[in-house]
Amino acid sequence: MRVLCVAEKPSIARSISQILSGGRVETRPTQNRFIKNFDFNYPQTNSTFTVTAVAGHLLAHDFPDAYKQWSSCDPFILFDAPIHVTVPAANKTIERNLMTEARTANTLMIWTDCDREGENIGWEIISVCRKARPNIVVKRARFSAIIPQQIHRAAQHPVELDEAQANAVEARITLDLRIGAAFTRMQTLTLQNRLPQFREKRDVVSYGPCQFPTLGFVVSRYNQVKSFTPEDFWYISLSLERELDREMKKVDFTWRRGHLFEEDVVIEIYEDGMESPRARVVKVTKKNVKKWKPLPLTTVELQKAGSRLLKLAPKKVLDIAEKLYQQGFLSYPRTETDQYDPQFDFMSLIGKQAVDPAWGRFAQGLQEGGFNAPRQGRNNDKAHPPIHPTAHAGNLAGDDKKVYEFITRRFLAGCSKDAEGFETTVDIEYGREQFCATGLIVLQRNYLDVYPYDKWSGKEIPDFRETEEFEPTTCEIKQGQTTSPSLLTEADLVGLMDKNGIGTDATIAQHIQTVIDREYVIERMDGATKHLLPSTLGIGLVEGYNEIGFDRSLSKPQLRREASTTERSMVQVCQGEKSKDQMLMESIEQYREMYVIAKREFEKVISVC
DNA sequence: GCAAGGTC
Repeated sequence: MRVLCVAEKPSIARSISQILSGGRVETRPTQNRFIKNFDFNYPQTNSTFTVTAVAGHLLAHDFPDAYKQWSSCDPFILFDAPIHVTVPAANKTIERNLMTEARTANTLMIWTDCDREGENIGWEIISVCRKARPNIVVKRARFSAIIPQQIHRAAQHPVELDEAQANAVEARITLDLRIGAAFTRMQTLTLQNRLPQFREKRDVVSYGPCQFPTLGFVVSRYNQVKSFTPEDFWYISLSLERELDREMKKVDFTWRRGHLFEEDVVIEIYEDGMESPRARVVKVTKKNVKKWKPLPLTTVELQKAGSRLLKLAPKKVLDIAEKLYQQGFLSYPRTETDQYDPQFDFMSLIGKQAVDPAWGRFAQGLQEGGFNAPRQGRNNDKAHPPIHPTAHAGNLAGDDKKVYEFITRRFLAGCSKDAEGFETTVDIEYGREQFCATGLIVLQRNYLDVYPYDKWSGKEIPDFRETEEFEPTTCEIKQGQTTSPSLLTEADLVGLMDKNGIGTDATIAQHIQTVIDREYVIERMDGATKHLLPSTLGIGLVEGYNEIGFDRSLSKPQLRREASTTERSMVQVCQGEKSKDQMLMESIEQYREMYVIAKREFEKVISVC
């Protein structure tokens, strides 16, 4: 029996070959420089195995030539135009390898990632292999981590490919293509016809089901900032100077009411309090507190942190992580998982960092008993572990070094202990009003020693006894003003997109880049922080669509959520409740209606310009 | 000249 195994990417093919062969494996090159074929015997199932890989999707979807010319047809018919599925030129060598290998195999075993996209890529692999060997037996290996026990079990107990999931992805692909092409052409051509400056520039005014909600977040925050009017507020500020370690220390007490927006009410309360000029300590609470170490690192968190702490654009961070992964320094950088597998080998990875001049000592400390199992997050994509360093890299420079250092420190911090501190809260009463002050002493820095990105500073306060009374050093009414929210940062935007299911870990950064490239969004430096500001064109597009569609507007995240990732409609396809075609027809119809209205409004607005 | 998803 000869079994052909196909993984989603070369790195997985290599890993599973190593595991299944026990190291006795022969490597054959293919015509594709990235992809190797691995041959070995697998006596557990009396088979000869060949393990190879694709590089993500194998097939491309596009309109036939007759529809490719923008002037060749009304964009509206793209909702119904045929879609050709081809192997693009770049993937021909991969296709050839699969067909050659399939010709002499009895069984095809799909080893793509166990997510929805993986089921679809599996289906693409099957369609190519069947061209060479129509009656090949097809199986699917199901695994949730690249660890020996799981990989052997997957090889020995294969299941069937989940066709409903593969269909759901297929539906999303054609839906996105039709909507993207139709709306993009309509927007661009309408603008070019009416406004000469667009004719000259030949800029594309693209529409995409991920681009527009992304832009929508930027515009929405911009509007909040623009419509903000500051409000005055008043509060009572109370302080006491008291000795601590032979020095006088000022303790600021916070008013329990926070602040109020009516000055006369605050004055009234203040004057009531003045009747008794002494404050009384109601309660002194002392407790041990912890500052939690960071969670295992996902792609989205890496991008947020990279933008916030390292000042690198999310796209840049991901590109660097990808390069370091290729060089063998990092684990796979596209992962949603923030839990480590229980059998994960932390110690040997920590050991590799012990030689580093900056954090080697800390790593040694972990080896010598300081190790604590990392926290468990709530996400597991069942395909990749959290991002971690796989080898020590001593010769990096510039941004590469910054990214590697962050990932390594984050990993070591996660293997350490939470920081420990001691918190004292003093509640007092002054008149009828309550105030409180808090002090903190950091007892054990633990993970903070290797993770300078987190700050936790102690603020000591003098001793207070319950029921004691004192006369405040100052007690006065102070005035303040509410401040406007700030424009979105890239980190904010990554977070919003992630929360709303716009794009995936691997594409969120790309969508942000796209709305910037299209000049819908402008990056603006405010001091050291980069903020995102919508352009006039960006605002115009979003407001225009909001006026047409209101709650189901194209720029709002709901439509995308329903139409692709956590989407209701796709889930129905997945569960077999609806056929792919039925679901597609319903979705297309919805967009067709919006297209007609959008086009009319577009022409109306532009004729006014 | 168009989308979003996977990967190198």
